[in-house]
Amino acid sequence: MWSEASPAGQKPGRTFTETARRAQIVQAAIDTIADRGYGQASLVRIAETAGTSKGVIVYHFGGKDELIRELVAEVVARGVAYMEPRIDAEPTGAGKLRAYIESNLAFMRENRNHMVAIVEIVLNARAADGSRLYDFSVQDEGVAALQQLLAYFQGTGEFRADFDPHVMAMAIRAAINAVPAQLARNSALDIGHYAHELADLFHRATRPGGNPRGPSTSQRSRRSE
Amino acid sequence: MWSEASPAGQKPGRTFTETARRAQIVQAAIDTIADRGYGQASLVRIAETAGTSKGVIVYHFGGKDELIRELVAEVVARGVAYMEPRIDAEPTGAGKLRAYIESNLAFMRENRNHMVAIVEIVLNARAADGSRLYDFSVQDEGVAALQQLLAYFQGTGEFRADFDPHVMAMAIRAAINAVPAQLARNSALDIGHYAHELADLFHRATRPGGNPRGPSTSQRSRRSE
Amino acid sequence: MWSEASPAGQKPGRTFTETARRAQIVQAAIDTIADRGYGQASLVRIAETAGTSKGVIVYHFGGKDELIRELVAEVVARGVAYMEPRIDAEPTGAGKLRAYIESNLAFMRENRNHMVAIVEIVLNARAADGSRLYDFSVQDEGVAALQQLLAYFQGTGEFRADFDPHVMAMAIRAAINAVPAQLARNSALDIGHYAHELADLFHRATRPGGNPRGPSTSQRSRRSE
Amino acid sequence: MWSEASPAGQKPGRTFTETARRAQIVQAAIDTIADRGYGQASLVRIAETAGTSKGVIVYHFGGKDELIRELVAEVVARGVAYMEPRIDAEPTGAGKLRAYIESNLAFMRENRNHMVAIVEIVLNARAADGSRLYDFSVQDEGVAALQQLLAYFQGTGEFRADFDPHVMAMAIRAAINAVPAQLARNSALDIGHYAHELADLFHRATRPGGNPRGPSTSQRSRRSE
DNA sequence: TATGAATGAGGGTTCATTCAT
DNA sequence: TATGAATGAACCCTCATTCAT
Repeated sequence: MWSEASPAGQKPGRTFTETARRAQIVQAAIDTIADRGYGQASLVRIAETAGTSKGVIVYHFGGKDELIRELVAEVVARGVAYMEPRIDAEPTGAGKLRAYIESNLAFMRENRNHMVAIVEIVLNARAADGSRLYDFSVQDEGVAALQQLLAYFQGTGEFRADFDPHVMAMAIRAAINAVPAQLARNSALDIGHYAHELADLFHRATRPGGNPRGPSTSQRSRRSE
Repeated sequence: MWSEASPAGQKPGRTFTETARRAQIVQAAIDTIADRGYGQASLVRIAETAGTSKGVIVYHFGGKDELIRELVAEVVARGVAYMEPRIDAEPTGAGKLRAYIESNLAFMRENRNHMVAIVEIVLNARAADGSRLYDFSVQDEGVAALQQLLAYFQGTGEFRADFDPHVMAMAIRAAINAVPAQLARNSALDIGHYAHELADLFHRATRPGGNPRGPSTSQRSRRSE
Repeated sequence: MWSEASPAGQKPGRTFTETARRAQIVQAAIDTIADRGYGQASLVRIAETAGTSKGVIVYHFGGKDELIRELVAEVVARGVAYMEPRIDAEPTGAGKLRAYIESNLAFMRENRNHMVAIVEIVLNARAADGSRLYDFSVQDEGVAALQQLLAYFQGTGEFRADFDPHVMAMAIRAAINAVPAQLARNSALDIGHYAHELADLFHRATRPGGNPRGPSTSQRSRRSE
Repeated sequence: MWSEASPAGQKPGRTFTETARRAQIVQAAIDTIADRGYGQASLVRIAETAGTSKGVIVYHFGGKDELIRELVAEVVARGVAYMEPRIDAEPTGAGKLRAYIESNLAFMRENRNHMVAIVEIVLNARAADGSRLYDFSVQDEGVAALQQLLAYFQGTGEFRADFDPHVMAMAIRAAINAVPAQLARNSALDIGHYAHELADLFHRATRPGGNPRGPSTSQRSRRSE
């Protein structure tokens, strides 16, 4: 319901203090998760980072689940707000694709912990029965939007028609999602360079023309099982 | 069954029963992790899957760390044993690249849980201090080997010289690693198709020729910060 | 009652309730260790004695180590507070020595469990690698202080100069430390009598004069190895 | 029943191999306990030291209790065998006392681990209900014998009559028992010197004559409670 | 609003013991 | 004789949650 919460605004019925407190706690959660991983991000540690007590988190969010939910919504909203205008500003499919990749990585560079945290959550957060919690709501949303973009410009002829937009979208998102882990190990990583290379890579992979197929392997005959 | 599990046969000084038991437990761990995620794969749950008690695991492996270590070594060994001959059989760079991607995904199809589990572990296993446990030993080894392959055929001219082999290798591995999670959600996924698409994608991204750069965006000027 | 426990009052930043709870748990630990020995004093048993649950101890102390640390500090502080003025009140070396022994045993009589517990801990508490935990910090401090006292009055001529103050101090502390174990077996032990005898014993052993050496044995020739 | 087992002989009904095996395991237990303390001396660790498996210990001794029992008997027997002739060789009370102390410490020097182990056991071994296991059987036996010796020569007038032989015996044993712990911390300890000093100390404390009482303290009035 | 206090489930590990071979 | 295998209890610790203030 409130999932579209804009980072700048406050929910109706929520005092200014409350909104600020929630933001502060969410930020602490982001930093803690980015720093120590989702598994080690207990409420006590998050509270420590926030400089308050564990009870405050429970009071404001009712529990850990709700905190994580808000965190995810918040980061997604910020990311979308950052990327959307940059993508919209590009008229061509190739431009939009490049803008998607580069703005996403630029957002990462400027909000490193946000991205590290959200990737951690998407990969690790599980319900009591073991099922993933944020697969559909986060990951797939991003993939779906990207997939639509790709399919649209396949229709206009700007992208070659003979690739599966879902697979391509997955590959793009996977490449982007791998960056936070890289960053964690090598903080000197040149994200601009990385973005540039990825944009080229997927530009070549999506533009029309060229040999439709690469060399075949014995493996290919096993394709249809 | 376990004879495949340790291709070199039993470790010296290990009983037949012991070897079988270890293999059985490793398999149970693989299934449990694949099913419920690394975070939920406690020793009790793994023992349940194996049909024994927690104590047995501790008896045979001394602790959880050793179990995970053996699991990782086992799966990596199997994967390498599966992929290597298929890659070696291809003479050309493009062929090897395609063989890499397709044989990796074929291995996934045939050993779904193995791959799901190992990706779970690589992404989630953490030491007490929060540092990742298997990043370097597993992930990076795979990336490094791939990167070398790419660089080598850049040298021969089979691949275009103007891409960063490290970034390319990362993107390839990321795309492959994303498959297990996809499988978890949609077990009807056509892996053969997926592999085919990915092979095409990266064939196009690595082959020589074509416009060296795609369209620029305002983002690009921010590259070197 | 707990006001005696921490003579300096509550540590700053600690609630009234917290201080009381900690004192209560420390007391339960003392009684449990005195009663069943250090090795059998698990957190559950201590909690049972305290009338609470194991979690409470962990909540207040973070773990067993901290509990034991506080216990030791507490008992040592009380012991020193008890003995110091009584020793200082004596002007002569012989008087101070007697005061040391008698006040120490008097403290034992009045705080039997405290002493039994601390001796148990000093003798038994081990780190994970097997090394003793409180040897230096507790035992040796006491020995060192005593040793200094002995050496000082050797200098003034009140004590005979020809004994090794370290060996003498060790013997005195050993004799005192043996009392708790005696008490555990025979609670009817007359500590006052014991103290008196020990004081006499070491008075005779330290006073000047007399035949410097007793009879020799064949053993003595083996002294220098 | 066989508790009087002489170290040189083998129990009737026990094969040579069996006797050797038991001795080997007992030795391993001694070394392990001396090295890591009683609490860390698990059957596995003892078995490791012995170079065999845990099962062997169980097979030969039925359990840990029996192993410890044999260990104690063995060490006590060796100690007695070492000390007894040396004490008997001395005609006078003072000579016997000195021989007791010095031969005991000489035995320690030559059988360091034996003594460290036995002191560890006496202080730490507890039954399931927390009661000490070897207090009476070991500690008190030694004390009782010593006490008898002291009392006897009080009767002959060789020792002053006005000390409590039980307290004196306790003090002597305590001083001796403190040595292993000292050794553990400072292996360069000169045991010969230590023995010599202790012998002097207790010679002075037991010989007749001299001021019957040292200075009194305010403490003394508290004696009878 | 905020916090201190307590709880209870679950995690990994150690260990003496039992059992079958 | 000896060992490998398995078991079950106990231990310390972490953590999300609940409750009273």
